[in-house]
Amino acid sequence: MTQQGTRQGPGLASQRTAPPTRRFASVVRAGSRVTPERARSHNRALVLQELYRSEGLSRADLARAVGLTRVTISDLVADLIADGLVIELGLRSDVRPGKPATLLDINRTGFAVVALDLSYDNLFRGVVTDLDGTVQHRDQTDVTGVTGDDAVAAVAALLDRLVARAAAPVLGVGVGSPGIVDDAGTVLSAPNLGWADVPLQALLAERTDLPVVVANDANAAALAERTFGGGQEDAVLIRVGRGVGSGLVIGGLLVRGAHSAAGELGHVVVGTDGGDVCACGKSGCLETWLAIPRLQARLEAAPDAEARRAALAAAGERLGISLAPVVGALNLGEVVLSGPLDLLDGSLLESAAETIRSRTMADAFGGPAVRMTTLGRDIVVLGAAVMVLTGQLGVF
Amino acid sequence: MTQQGTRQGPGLASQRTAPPTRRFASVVRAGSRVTPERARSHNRALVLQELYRSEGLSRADLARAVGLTRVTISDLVADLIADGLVIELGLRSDVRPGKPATLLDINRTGFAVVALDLSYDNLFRGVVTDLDGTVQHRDQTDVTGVTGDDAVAAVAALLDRLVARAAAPVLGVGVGSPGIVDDAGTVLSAPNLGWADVPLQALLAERTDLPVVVANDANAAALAERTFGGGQEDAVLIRVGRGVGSGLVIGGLLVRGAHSAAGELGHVVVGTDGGDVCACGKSGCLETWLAIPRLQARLEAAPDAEARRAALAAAGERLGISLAPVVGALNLGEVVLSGPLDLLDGSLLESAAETIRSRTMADAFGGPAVRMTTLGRDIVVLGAAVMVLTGQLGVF
DNA sequence: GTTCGTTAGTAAAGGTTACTAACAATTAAA
DNA sequence: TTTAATTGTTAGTAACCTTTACTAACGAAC
Repeated sequence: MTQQGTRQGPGLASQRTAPPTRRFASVVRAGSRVTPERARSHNRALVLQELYRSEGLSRADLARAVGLTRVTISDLVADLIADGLVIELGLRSDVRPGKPATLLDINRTGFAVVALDLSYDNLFRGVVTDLDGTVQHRDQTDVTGVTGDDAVAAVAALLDRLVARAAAPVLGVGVGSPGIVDDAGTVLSAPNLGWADVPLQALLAERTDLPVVVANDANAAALAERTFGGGQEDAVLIRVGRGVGSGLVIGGLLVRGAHSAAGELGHVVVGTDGGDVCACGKSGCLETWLAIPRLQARLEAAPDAEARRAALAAAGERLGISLAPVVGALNLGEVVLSGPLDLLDGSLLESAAETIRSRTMADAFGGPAVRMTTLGRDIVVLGAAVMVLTGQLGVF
Repeated sequence: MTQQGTRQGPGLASQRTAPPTRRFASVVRAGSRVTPERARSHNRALVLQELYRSEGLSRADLARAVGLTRVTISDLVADLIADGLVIELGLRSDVRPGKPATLLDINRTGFAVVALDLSYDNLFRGVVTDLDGTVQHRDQTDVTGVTGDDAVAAVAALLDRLVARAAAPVLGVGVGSPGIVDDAGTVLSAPNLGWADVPLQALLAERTDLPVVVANDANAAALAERTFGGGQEDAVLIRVGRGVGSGLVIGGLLVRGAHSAAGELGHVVVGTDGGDVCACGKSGCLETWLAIPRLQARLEAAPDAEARRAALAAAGERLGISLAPVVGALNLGEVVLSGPLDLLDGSLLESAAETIRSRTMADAFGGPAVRMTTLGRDIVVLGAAVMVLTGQLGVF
């Protein structure tokens, strides 16, 4: 063989034998064989997703958007109509040549989702929504001093009442719970509710005979922000309340973590200059700077408005300090805060944003957007509803 | 309808109309319709992946592992054998009833991968490997003072030499480059090489007429650790050299970031007590504590062994401080270091591990494992090879 | 040595899926 | 009126995986 040195062109060695003709672009997760049936339900989910995002599409529109042929789309749509998930809206009234299209939409009020938020102080809240996330009914129950099995019973009772009030078949139940929740919906640890290894998903699924999904409240909130709040594909949601939690969305997918504990940011120590002692035993945890009770105490101790502003700014700075490495390492595009507007939305948020920018590499895009959620107090129940939609319809 | 109140059992409302019979577990990415052909290549990739991980499997073993029938597996294997990707090893010699199995394996030496590492000081390194990542040939080229187009030419020349030396058809080319690299393999920014918006992937693909993948060096290293180094599904790899970079693997997948800049941890400010001025203009960046030149300068300035140990421990502590929020937020199972063993593997690593543990919530699993990589200096080229295997075979 | 049970791999038939090709229906524009 | 464009359906085809049934090969028990 001749010496090629730095000669241009492909090396001869690679041409002695023909390389395999086919290329495999798909990266595959273990145990995920694709049968024709699975492929079909995947394509069904694609159609639903497209309809979910933009109502008023025709079968031909769907074919163009999804990439399947009109014939296949017609077949899939017929299935979906038969299942009651899709409805025909009538003919399109456009002025253009050709046969007028029949517009379709998801049957948005044809099914209901029941969603619960267990993360409030002494209160369980729940809603019934349609497939759009529009709240159709609310309910709540006081759980002051209620823990352990009694708290589980309170969840079940609230859930029963909500399911009874649903005006359409219930697609499933979503629950946002405080604490650490594993993939199977078992609450591994929720100190405030006195829960340890409570198989909430299994308990509620057996009781209601409905699909049930359980996840951490801040994680659910992150999903809600992604789906209903216009959140980016790479974002973190910080939930400030009695404690501090967070949910991370990376590449559009929720991060669960090695031990299902992703988002547990409240007990990470911030800075290198000490800080207050935390309930967890360490000093200077993010919670000691940012949790609402601590923040309110500082505000009450402040002599004047300027001191109050400084206290909020200091809390925001601490948040920024702890988020900067996360934003940098993950190259997040967005940081969203959820919690009391009067405390968070102002100098606290501004200070957090400025701190993050000054401590990370200001890339060509000017650092991440830092903002409040627009979803308000419903963010967790909406996230719980998203989990149901994702699990049952493949929509997200 | 009767009032249900807190009565047990499923609400009647949900039973008025039958819910849709089918459930859709699959969550779907936009634009990813599944045709039968795509399903087939997905299943092919599954078979390859299973063979890749554990050699010496029979068709029947594959059927059990993948979940497809023996018939389908036989058909897929016949395809793979025809393509030269799989070979028969002969009969299994076990002592057990039944017809002896014909063992299969990936044709590990039947194809070659060419991989480059552009992240060294004044040096481009490259290797030819087989499908196992076993290095079969090495080459390198000095690039002291070479930047811009000349550096691109040096890459191309090295690549040509390597391709010419490959003893089997080249499956593809992987490149680990310093700087920020986007999805298309364009190096958006690599100051040390004087590169900005260099379409390296396109340039090399056109020149060699081979599949080319380009990614950031630390990101590639993270993939190598995951595939060849026994890395966990949720881990971060820290690469310490002239600068400090990192690569994150979440749920087994590499994180790319909102602007393809995931892993840029070197210029995140650490702590709240100032620090040295960095080349980027800020003070107290992780690089000012951890980059090898800075570390060596501190060691030379140290009067005795104890002071040198303290300097290393201080650097490790800074690493731990900046990683703690990342480990906490993502619930990482593992932190892996890559770089000079004599500096990193000792009090620096121990100090980093201890700092991370003391600053995050010590969960029931005792915090993340913190260790050195076992892949040594080849980690980036191996990661580049993994990218090729992933892209061309769906193996990872 | 024969029979039985087990395992590996192949062959044929069948059902599902999505595709191409062709066509009817409908409307705007020439 | 004719032409072009668009929608949605029907009919037929190719690809895929499955079920069922088969042969081959082996160990164990009698």
